[in-house]
Amino acid sequence: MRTDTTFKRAFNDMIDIIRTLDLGAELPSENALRTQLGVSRTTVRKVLAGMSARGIIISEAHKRIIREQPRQKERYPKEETLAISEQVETSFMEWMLRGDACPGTEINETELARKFGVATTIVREFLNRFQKYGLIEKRQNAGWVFKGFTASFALELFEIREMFEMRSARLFAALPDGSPVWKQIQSMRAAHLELLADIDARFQDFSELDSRFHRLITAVAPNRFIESFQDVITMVFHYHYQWNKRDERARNEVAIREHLALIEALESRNIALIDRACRLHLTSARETLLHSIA
Amino acid sequence: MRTDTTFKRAFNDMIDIIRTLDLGAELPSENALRTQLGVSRTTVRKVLAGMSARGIIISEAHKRIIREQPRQKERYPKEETLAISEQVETSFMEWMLRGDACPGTEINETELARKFGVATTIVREFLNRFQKYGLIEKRQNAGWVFKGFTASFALELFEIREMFEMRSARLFAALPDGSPVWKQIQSMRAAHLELLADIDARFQDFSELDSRFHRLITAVAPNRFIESFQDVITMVFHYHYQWNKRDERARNEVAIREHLALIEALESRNIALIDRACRLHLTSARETLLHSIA
DNA sequence: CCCCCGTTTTTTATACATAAGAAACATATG
DNA sequence: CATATGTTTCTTATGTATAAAAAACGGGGG
Repeated sequence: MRTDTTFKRAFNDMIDIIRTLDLGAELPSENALRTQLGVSRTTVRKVLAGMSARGIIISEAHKRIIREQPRQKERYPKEETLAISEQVETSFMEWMLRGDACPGTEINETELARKFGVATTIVREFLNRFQKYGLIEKRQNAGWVFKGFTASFALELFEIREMFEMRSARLFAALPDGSPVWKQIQSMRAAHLELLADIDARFQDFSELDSRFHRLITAVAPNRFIESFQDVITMVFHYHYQWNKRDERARNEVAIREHLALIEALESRNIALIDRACRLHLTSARETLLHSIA
Repeated sequence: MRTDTTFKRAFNDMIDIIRTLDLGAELPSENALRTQLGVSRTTVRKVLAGMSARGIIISEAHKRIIREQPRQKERYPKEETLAISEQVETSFMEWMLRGDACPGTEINETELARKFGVATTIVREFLNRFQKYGLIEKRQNAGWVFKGFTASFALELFEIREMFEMRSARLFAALPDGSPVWKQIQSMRAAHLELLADIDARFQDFSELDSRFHRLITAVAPNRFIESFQDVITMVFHYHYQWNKRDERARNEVAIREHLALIEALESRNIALIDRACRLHLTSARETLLHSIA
């Protein structure tokens, strides 16, 4: 039935918490741990029980003492901390991007469930959520059709992305001098420069920075539809480039420089400059994506 | 388990088909009927069997003859032709718009399932699909939160809508003279004028015309994300105004005139005019919606 | 009272079951 | 042999079951 991934993740996190404390120290209250771990008290208690059973802590009347530091090998492996629905996501992306699927392929819920070793319910739920990415389509009383990770997908994606990012960049520039975002953009610049300095070793960290950068700009004037669209972009870059490592270092370096140019433009408050920097970056990102699809 | 709504809908449709034929006439082949009814042959055969059982048709060796005209009372009632998932949609919208739900209300899958008299699976599936409308949000391992049909929802919605429609209108105007859309826009104008002439009696037909009009403009340069967003708009107008009939006639009349102005602007190919007509219409639509929410 | 912990109740995540519907296969008929 | 019907198999839509997780309840101690 339901898997205990929440417990296992919390257990691993608890190990990290205990390691920050000294032997013999008293653990925080269940409620405090609940907040720290981001789970319910029920799960906290289950974790504490597990820790007790392993002799890591001792439960005395109304308090719990650390008896022994947990070792790293007591951690649950990463896979066991992923909810089935998350595993399905990964499996599906792999299926899709490995090229098992060409445009027009029919997707069969039952078959996928078998292939992934999960219940059909979960596959179905996943497909329903995944629909918003525009890569699959449902047909009445029949399965789904995979529309393909094609050039037209990329073009349509970037058409929207351009509208949204230009809009946000302009609104961003219109913010008053006193706004805290100018500090955030400063530290964003610093992060970019840092990464650039060490690009050979850390080029893979760019993907996360990229996402953060674009979300910062967007967050200025929140719009739920734009935020939801960001998920699409994040998904595309996260998964697509996991299967397409060609020129990754060079690609990311170019993008970093474009970000820096955009940051400068933003700080200049000059709309024309901003538009140009923004469009330049998006055009280049689009070409890169198109190139890697072909 | 699965309901036989597909069969019942097909049965009703078959009645309509038979009524266009004469007594004693031979029915088309199963395959032909399959296409006409838009269902599988399995369902066609089930419908035919039902018609036989009722004495409406007689199955002779390899042909089926109409023996008796079916009466309207043999139709299955409308409710029985709606899949459970569709019923859930209606129930949920009613729950939402009747005001049982204020912003921040927690949505409980189990409770909704009980209230609507369906399985939790279906409610869950519905909520997953409904998420894209931006009115609800999921919380990890807990239920959903209803964010509310609020002014900020309307504002965010219209911000996107404006971007998309302006974009489409501009692309529309750039089409060559020979394009068939100019004819379509002509007949669109005719439809508007017709409706306007008979506005007192037919003002409720506007909603559908509105949707068609906006889809026509959008369809010029297809973009799956824009199309998907149209669904959001359609949903909002379809359901929201079902519970908000205030000033409906006047509202629709104004909108028709605005559409006519936009049509004229489009035909002029003058970008400035188009922009103005488009923005005017959207502003007025937005104000109307905001007004009805408050 | 307010927070803490033990206990009970409720809800969610996931699996499984099955009738309705679609699709594939087989056979007949012109 | 092409098309129509009869039959079998596979898939989807929807219900039910249950362990895990969350939330609610309740009694004590500061």
